[in-house]
Amino acid sequence: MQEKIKNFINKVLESIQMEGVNFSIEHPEDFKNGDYSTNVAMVCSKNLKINPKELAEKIVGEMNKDLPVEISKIDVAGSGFINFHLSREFFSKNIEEILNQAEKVGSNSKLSGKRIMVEYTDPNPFKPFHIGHLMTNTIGESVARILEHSGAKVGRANYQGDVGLHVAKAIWTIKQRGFPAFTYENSSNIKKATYIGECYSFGSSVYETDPKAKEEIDDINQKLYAKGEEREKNKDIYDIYDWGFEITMEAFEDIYRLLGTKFDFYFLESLMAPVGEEIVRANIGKVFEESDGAIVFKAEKYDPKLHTRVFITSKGLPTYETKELGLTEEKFKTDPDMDLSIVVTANEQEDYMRVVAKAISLIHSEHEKKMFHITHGMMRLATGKMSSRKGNVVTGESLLRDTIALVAERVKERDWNTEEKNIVADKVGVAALKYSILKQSIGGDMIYDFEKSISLEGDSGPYLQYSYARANSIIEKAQKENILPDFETIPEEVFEIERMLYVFPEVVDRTRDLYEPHHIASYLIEVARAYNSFYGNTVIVNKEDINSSYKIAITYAFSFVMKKGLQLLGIEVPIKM
RNA sequence: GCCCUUGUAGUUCAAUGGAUAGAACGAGGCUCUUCUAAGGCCUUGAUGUAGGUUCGAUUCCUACCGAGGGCACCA
Repeated sequence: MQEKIKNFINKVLESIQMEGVNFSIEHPEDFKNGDYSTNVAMVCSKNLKINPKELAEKIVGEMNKDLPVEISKIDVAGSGFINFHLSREFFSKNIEEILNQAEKVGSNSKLSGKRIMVEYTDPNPFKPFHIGHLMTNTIGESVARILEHSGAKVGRANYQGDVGLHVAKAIWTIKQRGFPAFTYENSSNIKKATYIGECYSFGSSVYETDPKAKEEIDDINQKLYAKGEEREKNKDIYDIYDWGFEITMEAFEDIYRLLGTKFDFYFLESLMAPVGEEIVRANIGKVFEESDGAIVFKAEKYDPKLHTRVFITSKGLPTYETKELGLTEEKFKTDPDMDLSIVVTANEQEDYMRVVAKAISLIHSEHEKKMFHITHGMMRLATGKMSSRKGNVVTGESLLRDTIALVAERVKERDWNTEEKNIVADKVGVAALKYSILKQSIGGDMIYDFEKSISLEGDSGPYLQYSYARANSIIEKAQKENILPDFETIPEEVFEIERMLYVFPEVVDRTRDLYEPHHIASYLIEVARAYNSFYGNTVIVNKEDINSSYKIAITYAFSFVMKKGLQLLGIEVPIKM
C-alpha cells in the first residue's frame, strides 16, 4: 500500500512538473490525521518560494481528480501535511487477504534463495547456562525466524568452548569431591549440569586464592590438550571430561527444546584452533607479525579505531581470535554458497570482533564482506552487579525455572489436567522471559529486576498470549454457533484493530532490515490492545448481529497476525490459558 | 587517555527528521447474571546540560556531565 501511495504521488508530481522530488510516507500517530501522510514543507524550503500549504492543496486537488479505490479521502492539514485516509473497502479487502494468507501473513520473498548462517547462544560445556546465553539465544532465534519469514534458508549454528581453563577448573573440583555419577545417576541432566556448574565456580575461586590448586588446575588444563595414548595415561581426567561434556551438552539441549531452538551446526573450539592456527602461520609477514614472542595483528595500521591483538601467544598457544578465524573458515567450508554469516554476541565482544574481521578482510575479503555482527547489551541486576562472590548469580536455567514456576502457580486453579497445565506454564513462562528481552532495542543493557521483570500483565509476553487465547476462544464459540467469517455484510464503521492489522508486513520489513526484533514486539502490544478494546466494546459472536461474521473475520485475522508475530519472536501461543 | 554503546514520567522501556513525545509498572477511581478480569475504561506524570544544522530535532553534528563495555599474550 505504501508503494501504491508513493506511485500515486509521483504520478501527480509528474503531472505538475515536479517529478524527482523526494518525500517520505509515514503513519501519523493519530488516526484523525489519516492512515498515511507525507509532508511537502521540505520541498518548499529547498526549491520554491511557494507556501507549503498552497502546494499541498494543489497536489491534493490534482489527486482528488482520480482517487484509487483504496483511498477514501485526502486532505491537507497543518503546514503542508497531506493525509491519506484509507477506505472501508481497503480494510475489508485486507482482512480477507490476511485470512487467505493465514500462516503466511507478513511473509515475503525479499531474501528468497539467500543462504544465511546465524550463530548464537554459544554456552560452554562445564559452565552454567547463564542469563547472557538466554539473551543471545532469544535474540538469535528471533533474527533467524524473521530472516526465514522473508524466504531465506537459515542455518542455526552454535559455537562452544570445549577446552580451556574453565574445563580444568570444573574437573579439578569434581576430582576433589569424588566422581559424582553414583549420587546423580538418576537425576536430570539439568541437575547434573548444575552440579558441574557449581564445581566450575568453586574451581574458579580456588584458582585465584590457592596457589597449589592453581598449579593442579593448570596441570589438568595441559593434559586436556593431550591426544592419543596421552589420553590413556590420564584416564581419571578424561573419564570426568567425557561424562561432564555429555551431561552439559545434553542439559543445553533440554533448555533449547524448552526455548524452541534447534541447531543445525555445532562448532567446537578445540577443532577450530588448528584451522585458525594454520591460517595465521601462513600469513605471517603478510597480515600478522611477531612482537615480544607472540604473533599479533596490528589492526591500527589499517584503521586507527582498531587495536593490536594477540593471535598466538608467546607460549605458542592460539587465542580466541585465532579460533574465531578458524571458525569463519569452517563456516564457509560448511556452506560454500553462503550469502551471509551472522554472529550474535554481547557487545563486550564488539571491538575484538572488528579486529578479527579486519584480519579476515586481508585474507579472504570475500568472506569478510558476508560477515555481520549483531551485538546486544548485557543483562544487569537492579540491585547491582552480578558476582559469584556475592552469591547473587542467577543462571539462565534457574531464571527459566523460576518463571515457569510462577506461571504454574497461577495456572493451578484452572480446570485442566496436569499435562495441559504444564504445557501452558512452559509456554507462558518462556514467553514472559523472551518478551522482556525482546521488547526493548537490543543495543542497550537490560535491567533485570527479580520482582518486576517477569511481568505476566501489561506490556508482557503473557498479555499477548492471553489476547490470542481469548480470540481463539471466540473462534471456537463462533464455530459452535455456526457463524463463519464472511465479507457479505460489512459494518460502516472501521474498527481501530483493522487500522493496525494491515501494517504488519511493513513492520516485518523494517524489523528484518534493521535486525531489531523490538519493533515487532511494540507492534504486537498495540495490536493486542486494539483487539482487547474491540473485544471489550462489542459483542463479537451474536446471531442477531448481521455484522457478526465480519467481526469474526477480524478475529481470525487478528489471531493469524498475533500467532505469526509471536512466532517471529520465538514465542509459541497456547490455545487457551 | 583512546574507541564503542547509552542518557526520555517516581521506575522499566517505545517513538523510520514531522503534527498533542507513546506504553507498562506504581498510585487513585470505575468495570464480570455478553464471548477467558493474565482483560477493559478513566485520572496522574518525562526528552541530562549548552550550542549548532533544519521550515521543523528525542532523533543529525560539536562540547560538557553521568552510566555501561572494550583497549597484548583470558574467553
